[in-house]
Amino acid sequence: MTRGIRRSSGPLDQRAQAVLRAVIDEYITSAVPVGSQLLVERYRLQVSSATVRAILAELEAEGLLSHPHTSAGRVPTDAGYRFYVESLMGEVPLSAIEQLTIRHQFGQVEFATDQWFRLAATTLASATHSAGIATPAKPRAAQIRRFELISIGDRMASLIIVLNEGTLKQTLFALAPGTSDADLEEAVRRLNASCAGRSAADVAEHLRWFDHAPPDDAIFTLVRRAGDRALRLLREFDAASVEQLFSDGLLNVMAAPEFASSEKLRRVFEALENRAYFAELFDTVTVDGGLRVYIGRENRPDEMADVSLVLAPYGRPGAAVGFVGVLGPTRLRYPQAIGTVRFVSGLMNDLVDHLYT
Amino acid sequence: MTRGIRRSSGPLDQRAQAVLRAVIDEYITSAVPVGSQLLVERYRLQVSSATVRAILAELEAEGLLSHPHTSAGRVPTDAGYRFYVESLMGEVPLSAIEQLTIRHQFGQVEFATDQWFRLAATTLASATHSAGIATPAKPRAAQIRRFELISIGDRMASLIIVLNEGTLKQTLFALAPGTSDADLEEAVRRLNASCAGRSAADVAEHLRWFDHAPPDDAIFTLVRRAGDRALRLLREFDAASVEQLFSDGLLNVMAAPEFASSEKLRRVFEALENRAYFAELFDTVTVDGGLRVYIGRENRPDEMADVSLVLAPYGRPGAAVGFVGVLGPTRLRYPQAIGTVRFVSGLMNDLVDHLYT
DNA sequence: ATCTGGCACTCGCGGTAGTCGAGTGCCAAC
DNA sequence: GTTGGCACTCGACTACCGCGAGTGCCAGAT
Repeated sequence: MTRGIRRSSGPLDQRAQAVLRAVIDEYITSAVPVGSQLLVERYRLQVSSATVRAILAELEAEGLLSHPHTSAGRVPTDAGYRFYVESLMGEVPLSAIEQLTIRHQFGQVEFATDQWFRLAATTLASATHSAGIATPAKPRAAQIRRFELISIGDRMASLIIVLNEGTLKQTLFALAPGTSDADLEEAVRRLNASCAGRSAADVAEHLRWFDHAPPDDAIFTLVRRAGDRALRLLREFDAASVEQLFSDGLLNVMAAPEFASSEKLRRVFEALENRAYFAELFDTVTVDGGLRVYIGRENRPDEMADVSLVLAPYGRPGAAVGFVGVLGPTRLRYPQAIGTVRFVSGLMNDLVDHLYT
Repeated sequence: MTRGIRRSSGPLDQRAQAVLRAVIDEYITSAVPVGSQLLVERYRLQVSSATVRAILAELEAEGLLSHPHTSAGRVPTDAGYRFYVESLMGEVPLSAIEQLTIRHQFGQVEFATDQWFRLAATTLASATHSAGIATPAKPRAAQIRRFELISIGDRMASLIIVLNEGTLKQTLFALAPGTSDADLEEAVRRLNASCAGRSAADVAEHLRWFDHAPPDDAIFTLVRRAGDRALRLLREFDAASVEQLFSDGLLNVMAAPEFASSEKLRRVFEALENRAYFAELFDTVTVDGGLRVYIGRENRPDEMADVSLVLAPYGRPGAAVGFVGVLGPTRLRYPQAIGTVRFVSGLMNDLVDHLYT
């Protein structure tokens, strides 16, 4: 996990760690390179600034801090943040009052499953003053409860698939001329008879049976075509989890001084628009299931080099999994961000759990 | 419509109009204040730069152009753009090849009604190199086709409302302990018996009848509670058209030089996040139904002072209406933007029409 | 051995001054 | 009414300079 940081000399002594922590705490709030003088004054270190300078030099040699230029203060490196997150900082849980507020907001949409993840993103954004991101919980293997076919006008129908947990999928469907409502009903009856209660993969198998139906039987044709369309829809559904990635509060990130130039900002936006990286992340996070932090260049796409990501899965590993997280400058308030993400992912967990018990 | 522009002297003569047009054409592509010299060289005006200067001064007096400072070139005012849009420019239709590409893309999602408006926004963004915005077509008065109640676990159910054109609404629903599937079926049967085929308002009326049911009858209670929830959902549905406003390609707007400062940009983002203004616009656009252009300060919220909006409704006036549009700097390529919006709104019209015939 | 005070050095930042040139407005002549 | 000429304006760019925060190093104190 520590990705080859700290290759030289012995472990940092207590004092060096305290200084590192002070530097990062300070930089996170001020966004200004921090110097030895200020550290001594503000953090009650019981040594002189000269000593602190020596320690800073040491930390820099370790690759935990860096220097914008000779006569400037120190700035944490990605490795520095990494060490901070893993060993130095204390996670700050959300305050009781904030927890209450958030619970209340979720109470408002308790029954609107499709709103949960949006609210999660919004909540995370406003609680951390960064961008919040979230995806809906996607069932691992969709199971079909039932089909419905509803006519619209003369030549169209709406094909509805009811999945487990009451999730719905819907698509339009062109009808052959002269198809009656009775035909539709009969087609649905057969479709349900052979597919209801099965998984998508199973359904694919069972529908193959209809392929050999006599081509002149209108109802069989209808069933087959509906089945084909349903399968296509289910395949899309499988692929489309990241597609629904919802983000909120990007404005908060824009406000950070490091993004004033608007060029870096654009790159971040591009990364967010191109979901590929997130798709990849989600895959890896699922594996061991905990909250994860990705700092600056640890994110492989260059566009993400200046931001950090705190990401946590929620849901039931075997059944349905989604993600919530926070995205902000590498100079993120990690203790709060992590505490908040942990809280919200827990909340989402409870909501999903409720669906399965 | 011309909003009190041009209060002084007579109408602009041909030559002045040609110059105005040249200035705006030039400024739209270069984003740099344009001077008399350049106009003469690049636009083959058959007069000297001194003459052009006189004309420019005249146009400025009319309020159509302005001067960043004494020794700079001219920049169009909002009024100037307005005149340009209404009298000067030629609308540029989308090229045949682009039309084909777009049609093809829409063909891909022909049956996924809920994707249409997103694709519209994306298409508009990439075709105009600005931001594209779109809302789904919202039925004026939702009509209920049918209810469904599906149990999830022991204590939850999913309540589904099928609306006209196959639109779906879904919500969770907590069950009283011991409710059997048979109870659910019976409740749905009664619900459908009294409500199917009615409008939301009608349904509200009919459900009142259940209020006087004996409180100890489990099924009646179930029906009443389901009905209440359905009504709440329908009310939300009525309010939630702008809520689904989808935008794409904001990156394109970010790239414009006038937004390099990132401060103006933030304000635009804020305006987009706060949907109030759009809600208002949509109301007024519906009334007379054509494509409309809103230039700079013509948009009342200050945040929108630096951007223009090209907006067009689509759908069937009596039945379902949505919006598509383009948002960019006031220095928008109006001829192309308007042509593109017109094309896409036409396309969306056809799609919706297909649903109703 | 380690810490400390002192000191020379570095270098970005902010302000001032000077130059350049695109563009203007005006005017006298055509 | 149009044109060439001309003085003028003013932002953009460059160069320069002084300030000061911050560093690294060293010799002496603890």
